Amino acid sequence: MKDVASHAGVSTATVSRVLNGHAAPTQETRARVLAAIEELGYRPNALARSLRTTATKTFGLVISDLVNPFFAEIARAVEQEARAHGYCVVLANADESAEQQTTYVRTLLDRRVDGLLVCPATDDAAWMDEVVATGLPLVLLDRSVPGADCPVVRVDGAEALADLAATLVGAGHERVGVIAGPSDTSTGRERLAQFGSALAELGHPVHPDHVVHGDFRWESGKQAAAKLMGLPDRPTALVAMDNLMGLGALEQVRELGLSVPGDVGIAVYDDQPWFPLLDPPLTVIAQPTVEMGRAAARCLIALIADEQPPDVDLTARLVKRGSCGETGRG
Amino acid sequence: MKDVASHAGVSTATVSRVLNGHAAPTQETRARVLAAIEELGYRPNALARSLRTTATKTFGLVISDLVNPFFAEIARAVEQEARAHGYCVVLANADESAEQQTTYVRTLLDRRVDGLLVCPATDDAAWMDEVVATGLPLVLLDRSVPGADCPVVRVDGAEALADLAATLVGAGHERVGVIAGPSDTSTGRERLAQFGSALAELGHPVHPDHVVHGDFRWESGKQAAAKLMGLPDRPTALVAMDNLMGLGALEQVRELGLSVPGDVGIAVYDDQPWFPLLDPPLTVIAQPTVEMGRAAARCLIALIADEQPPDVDLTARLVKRGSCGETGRG
DNA sequence: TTGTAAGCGTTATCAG
DNA sequence: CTGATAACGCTTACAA
Repeated sequence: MKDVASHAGVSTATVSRVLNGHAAPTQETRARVLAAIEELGYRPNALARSLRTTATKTFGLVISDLVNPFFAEIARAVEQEARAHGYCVVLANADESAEQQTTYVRTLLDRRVDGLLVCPATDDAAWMDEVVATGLPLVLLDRSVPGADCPVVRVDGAEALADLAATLVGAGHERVGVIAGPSDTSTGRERLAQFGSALAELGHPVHPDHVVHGDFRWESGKQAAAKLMGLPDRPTALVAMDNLMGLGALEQVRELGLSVPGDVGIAVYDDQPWFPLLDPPLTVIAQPTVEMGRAAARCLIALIADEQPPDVDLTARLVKRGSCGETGRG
Repeated sequence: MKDVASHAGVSTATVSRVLNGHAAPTQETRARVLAAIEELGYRPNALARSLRTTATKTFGLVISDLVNPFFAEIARAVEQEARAHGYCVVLANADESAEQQTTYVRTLLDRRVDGLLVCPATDDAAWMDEVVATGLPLVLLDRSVPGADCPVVRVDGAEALADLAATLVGAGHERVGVIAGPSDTSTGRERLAQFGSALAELGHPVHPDHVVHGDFRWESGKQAAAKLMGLPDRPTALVAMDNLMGLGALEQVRELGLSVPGDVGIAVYDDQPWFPLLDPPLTVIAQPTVEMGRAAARCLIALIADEQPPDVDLTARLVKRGSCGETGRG
């Protein structure tokens, strides 16, 4: 920067002013400075700038699992919205681990990001205290945690789950097995509770033995399906509460040589562009991932602008594709 | 930091020494400092530290498309390996756009990352000059660019493509349609060339009309398939040179009411855990994504350590699952 | 309109 | 072993 200044015959202060689009400098000096910058190929040091201004124009995004396409879509949407507002996104992948999440949150705090977007791995909110202590704007995404007081962007699946319950019952399913998420996540608990009560209301309560908790990943879904289908009074349909567990369940069912939906129906939470191409096309509960990411980013931007954005509640919806036998029987 | 210093009755220099694990401080002063840090909940400012040390302990990773699961897997692997070596990864998503890629590279340079990992969106290497000018360690991943002189981590698919060609011919396919990648990407060109020459050697050269270029994304694959299947002398098999285009092609073929592999065979480049669950299970060329990511990160670390790491060449392999009719006919 | 100078939170050099 | 002190590269009153 000193080089640029001397090259243009001005002070560093003027260079800085040109760089930051201040009104002060003359057209003429501005041109000289710009020319010098061009000639020297100068690029400002964002570190030094941030140290001085205490703003990094960066968001930290901590997601639970990057290879889960649901979160990948969210990440992309967050990043697009952030960029549209001049922010850059540092993405951290917690891999569904609470400790790793804490580590990352700390790293991001140390780097002085301007705001934090977190999809909490578990209910354990120890990491939140540190964030709150620094007063850093924070938005929770997808999952909430018990005593948190910060904006939350989530999706309400109650209605969709009720629709699914009705569809299953309508298709003649007597016993529905549920592959639920971890009970120390809000989505794990809520989806199970909402679906359970919807089925109960229809007179087909879920049998306690027909509920297995997984960890939102493929392998756990596969094992859960194995367990459920090994039961003497096995379910006639399986509902997995996230896409990875659903795929694991489908794989297991196939390995058992069962046909879907003939021998057993399957429905899963989350949709993917290629789900219609599966054998069979899966009936799903679709979440508005792009809207989630965008809303969360906007929420954080509002928070940074000292506004008080409300929670965002989006709605999931049922997409029937026949994997529960609903076309044939319902 | 000043607070910590006065709390512990030492100077900031000593606090710094404790923080950085210098040998100097006494056990006793060290303990006092640590206690003060704990009590005040002090966290060092990574920005200031980096400004002083000119090291950020951060890699920049620019990928072509985050929602392409192939790249998501790579990103995850890079991040794991980097973390194991004490580096943090800033992920930027170019969305297959050259301009966006340039923007991001610049942003990362400005933030003074310690090294850059790039999956180039196109052959256009204008962005590289800026990187080279700064002398920043750079590693290319998945795709190479013409005159680049920096380590490249790539996958050799020649053998797998030859296997695929033989399999297709063996299954009785007379006319193979190719949905290739953009010809301004190394992978787009190479895969087409290698596959083409393999088929030619077997006496079944690809007809020029049977080659359509896409952009490595779903929609382009779908359109390419529509075009190819609309031909009077349409192909008996379609080979898509990446997973997204392959899925698009499969969707199109299904919409046309064609059966796979009965009416048309399909094979795609890239594998995914759920490909066996598709209808039909797809025959693919699988790339070692995790190894790619890890190797690239290691390569960058070596470069930073002033070593001269060689290029890394991994190998893809054919996985037959029957979508080309190879079980029935081959 | 422009320049001077202080300071952002660290680390590193040099005395003590 | 420890403490002043000078950078690191930038922004921003304040003065001119």
